[in-house]
Amino acid sequence: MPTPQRTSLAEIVAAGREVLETGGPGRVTMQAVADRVGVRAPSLYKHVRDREALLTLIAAATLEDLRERLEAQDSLAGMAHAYRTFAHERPEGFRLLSTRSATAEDLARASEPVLAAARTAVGETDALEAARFMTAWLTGFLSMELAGAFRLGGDLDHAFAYGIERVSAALAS
Amino acid sequence: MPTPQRTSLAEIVAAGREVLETGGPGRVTMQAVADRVGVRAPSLYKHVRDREALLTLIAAATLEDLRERLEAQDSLAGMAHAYRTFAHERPEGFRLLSTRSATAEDLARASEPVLAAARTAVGETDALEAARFMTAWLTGFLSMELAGAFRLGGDLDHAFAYGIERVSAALAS
DNA sequence: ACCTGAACACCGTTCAAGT
DNA sequence: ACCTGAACACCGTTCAAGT
Repeated sequence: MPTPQRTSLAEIVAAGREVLETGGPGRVTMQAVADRVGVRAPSLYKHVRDREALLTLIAAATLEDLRERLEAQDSLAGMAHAYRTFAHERPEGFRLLSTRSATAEDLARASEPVLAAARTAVGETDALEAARFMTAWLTGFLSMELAGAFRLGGDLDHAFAYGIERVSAALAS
Repeated sequence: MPTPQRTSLAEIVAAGREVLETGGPGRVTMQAVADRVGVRAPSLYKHVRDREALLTLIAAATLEDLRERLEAQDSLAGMAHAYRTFAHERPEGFRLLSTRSATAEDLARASEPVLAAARTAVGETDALEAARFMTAWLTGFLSMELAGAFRLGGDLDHAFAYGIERVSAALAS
């Protein structure tokens, strides 16, 4: 007689994301996640290979959420702001994205909105380079902001706006 | 009769950096570091508060090395290349810098060379914003390159050169 | 003053046994 | 088929005892 399924992969990943956002990656233990979904730690291994795989799934789910946000934008400036809002709302998830590499497929999917905006901004030929330039500045700015690496004074909102303007200028020239 | 000191903080940090670069942060255990300096794990606690503090010291030492490299450059382009070379030589140490925040003092010290180059490039008034813009793009590019996030084709050396050129254009306009 | 073995709490993971 | 308790290896950390 099969035991009824008491949890699911989706529930486990969702629980992992909550734990991550509340306490950082160190708190994402199999124990903590199991507690949250109401099973014992060993049961998780029926749904996920190991802790490493769980963190990768959490990163993938986070990237998909980010992609949805970006998709709702059409300008590069709008995307930059959506990106930053997302990073502020889910700092731990956002940070996790820099640590774990996505599959080529997820990466391509998530890049699509930025590439589309880059195409309309600079044309087909330079779209990839432009999207990379923009994304590099953006992720750099946000990771430094989240890490508290901007402590030499000045207003960060202003620095962000300045950056967007400079990126636009760079791509236009 | 005091036991002779069998290791030192400097030796411990150096050992930690070696372990980090060979096996990533997960391998930096008190056991592994103690083995490498030739003492038992509990002895490390006479020199460093805990593993957390050791990783912070490793990050600080890495930042200081990076600063020395930057100091030897005078143009923003030269610094960008020195930055990238450093990231390629010590990927784990470089990645650790994004994770752990430096003290305000170390941060200010390490920012000085970039600020100086920015001053000569755009003048006193915009130097801070320009240095931030440049550093954000640079750290973003390198962290994405190290994470393998640039997999949509194209040559990375070329993308890097393109980025430097765009940053220069953005700051000049 | 620093080093050590022993001990403790905690964590990831495996596995045989339950339903 | 999934869940569980028990068990194991490993890790960070503390501490009393050694020199």
